Amino acid sequence: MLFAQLEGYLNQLLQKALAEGLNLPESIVSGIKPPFLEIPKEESFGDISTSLALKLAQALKTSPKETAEKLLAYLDQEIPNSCLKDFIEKTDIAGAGFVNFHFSKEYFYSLLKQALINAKDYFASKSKKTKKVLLEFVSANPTGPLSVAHGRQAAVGDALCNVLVLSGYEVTREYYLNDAGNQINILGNSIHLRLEELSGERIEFPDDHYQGDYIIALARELLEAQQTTASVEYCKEYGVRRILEIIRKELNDFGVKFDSWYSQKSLEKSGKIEKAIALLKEKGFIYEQEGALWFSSTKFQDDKDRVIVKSDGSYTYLAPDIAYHQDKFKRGFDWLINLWGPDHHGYILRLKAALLALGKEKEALNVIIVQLATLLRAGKVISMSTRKGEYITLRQVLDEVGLDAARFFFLMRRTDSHLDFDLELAKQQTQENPVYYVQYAHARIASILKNSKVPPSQIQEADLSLLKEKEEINLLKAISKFENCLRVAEIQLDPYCLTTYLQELAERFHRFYDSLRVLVEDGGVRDARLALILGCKNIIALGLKLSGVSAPEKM
RNA sequence: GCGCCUGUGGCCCAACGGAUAGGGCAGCAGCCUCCGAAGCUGCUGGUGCAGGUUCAAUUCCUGCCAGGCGCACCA
Repeated sequence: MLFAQLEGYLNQLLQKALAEGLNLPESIVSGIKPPFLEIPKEESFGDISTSLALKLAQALKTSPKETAEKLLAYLDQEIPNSCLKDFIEKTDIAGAGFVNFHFSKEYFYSLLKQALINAKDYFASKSKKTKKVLLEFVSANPTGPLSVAHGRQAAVGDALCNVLVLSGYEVTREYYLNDAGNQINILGNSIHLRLEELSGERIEFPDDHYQGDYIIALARELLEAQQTTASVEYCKEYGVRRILEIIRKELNDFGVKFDSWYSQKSLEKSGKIEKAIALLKEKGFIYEQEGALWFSSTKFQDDKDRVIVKSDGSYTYLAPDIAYHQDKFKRGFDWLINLWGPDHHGYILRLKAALLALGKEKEALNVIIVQLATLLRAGKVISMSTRKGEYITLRQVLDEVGLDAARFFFLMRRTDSHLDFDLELAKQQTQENPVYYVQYAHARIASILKNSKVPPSQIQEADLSLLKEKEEINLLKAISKFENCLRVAEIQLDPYCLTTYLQELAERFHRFYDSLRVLVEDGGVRDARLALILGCKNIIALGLKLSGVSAPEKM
């Protein structure tokens, strides 16, 4: 039985206790709100716990302990007659009036059995979801190499997709390609000017153009290809194509693969933007003022109305974006998740407003703001500006700290929280980086399994009931918590908890390793322990894989 | 001025509104004739300030202080 199922049954039981078991007045019951169950942080308090008695205390005007005792009596009567009987070994009251449930060893053995065979398929098959998810992330403009901020978005987005897939969703990873519009025009101009410069002309390079050396490099490529007289238009297309190649390569080296690249240019050609605006107009959310078309987003909680078509007839960013998101729904996705940088946060409300205006549910779109990863060198902030060409690229970070450390590091803070990344520190502390702690556990286990020379088939058949020592049980419990970690990531739409979980699991393993020998003479105990560490290894490998980090057999 | 994020030991960070606020680094003291010491064990030390809601606040609300980021008919 999965943790989620066990929790579900317990929840039902508590609901029943509320409704009939405790003989409570309706007025009190309706005032008590879920969640009823929580996972205690202290393990002596059991594996799952309810504070229902505390919640009831005031309304009932009795001591929480008294209520807890009544509840306990009810549960002790019901549990032996329910499907929970084999999985809950003990219930007790602790603290101010918590009722704690202790799972049976059999429960943990059964979970280990699953981890031994194929944890991945097990989870996926048990929790098939019907929603089709479109997760859009990175979507950096093809006007320069990827920055560190994009790196964080890529790491978070990819891991989140992995988590959602494992949770049973059908997920598509999409990159919105801004291959049209003002910034692209500036890119074209920038390259063109540099080309003229290389050809010996005196030029004036405007401040709002892209200053980076890569622009000069692109111009030089054109020069070497005898394209000295290339038009601005040609420079533009060439620049977008080449920079996109660089971005794809970088993402690929970073371990992130997109299923779909959605071109803004093709969107503009399709006529979908005009259709979207027409539809909004038809619904009465568009008006004209000062020569521009405005979308009345204030009807949906925005602070002010937004221009959608400028007075010169061109679109603001909002216009194609509305059409783009409408198209996401039309393509059959029913849950949209966008990862955006913090500079877009003010933009969420107006996009949601537009989708509401088009008749969509507001829950159908989740925008996650990925806070900046501030790069430091020896404690000093490196200021970055794409325009000025002053920045450290994702590529440079990758080269300096390595793929595994970079991917893991980007996930180590809550996504909506700032992340400081000191390059010097990251380099110096490579040995102490938590990723190595986790990988080391994996490699250590691999080494023991190899030394044991016990065939996998024999390990699968091991008698798990021989696992009784405290450290063994603790490791079993840590393994069993993987499912909850996944669930938290799914609910919070944030994969960062994977990194904390993996560190916890690795710690439990290292402790187990130090107190008990795996390769003992007693073959039964040996095989049971081999099964335990194999299960642990599988979960570590799965967790690392979800995070985009490798799980080495040797280090 | 408005919005978002963040204030937790010397430093970096955890804690669905719950029980004795956890871990890492640095410091000190220990553990390899034994499956990998990139590991383990022990010690020292903390919720920015002031209110409020609650049986219970690091968590939620209000105000203040401090830091970061963003506020276009740019994308």
